[in-house]
Amino acid sequence: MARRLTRDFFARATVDVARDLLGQRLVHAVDGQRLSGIISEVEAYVGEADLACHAKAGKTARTAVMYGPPGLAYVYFTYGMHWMLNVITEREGFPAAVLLRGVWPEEGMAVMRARRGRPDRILTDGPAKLTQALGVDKAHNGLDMCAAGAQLYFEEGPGLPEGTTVVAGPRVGLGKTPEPWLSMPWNFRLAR
DNA sequence: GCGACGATGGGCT
DNA sequence: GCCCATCGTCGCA
Repeated sequence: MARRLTRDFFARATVDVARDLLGQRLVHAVDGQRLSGIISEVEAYVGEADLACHAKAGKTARTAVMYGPPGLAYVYFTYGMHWMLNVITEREGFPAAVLLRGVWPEEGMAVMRARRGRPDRILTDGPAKLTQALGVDKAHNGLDMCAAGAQLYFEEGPGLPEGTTVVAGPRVGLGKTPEPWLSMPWNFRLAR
């Protein structure tokens, strides 16, 4: 049984946590059924000063979880139909998180196919696709992904698969976010 | 293969 | 009333 990532992993600079999450495994285990994938794309959102971060407007009912301790799940709803999964980083009181934007599916493919109803190559290659495939929604908002009994958590993965490299680039979908935040290279992904 | 756009609802001004 | 940390479909090449 692989080791779970512990709270100290997330209690670090958000950009470092983001990069280090690549190659680790995201797991949702329900009733003994493991759904999992190797993390292939992430993004860092760092504090109220980061104008792309939801916490830019301060602490509200929606963003309260971002001010909690590292290791919590921050799940929010957007575009009228999509759930996004983030994990809180740094320290309690400082709002920062890593958005999970893509995984390479491993375990539970049959369930993921049934939930997505789409070809395998686009099962989990987007932030809303992976929450749909893994069955993550508002019920997971605020849950501790580092707690002993957590059903949604991270495991030590294989690291960077042979022949892959890490590519850093601007974050996706930020719309009218002003510079320099619009172009900060805080999106990290695995590429061949 | 690729660009345009509609769906759809909560959060904030 | 406007803005989304998006996805799927459609039209056209």
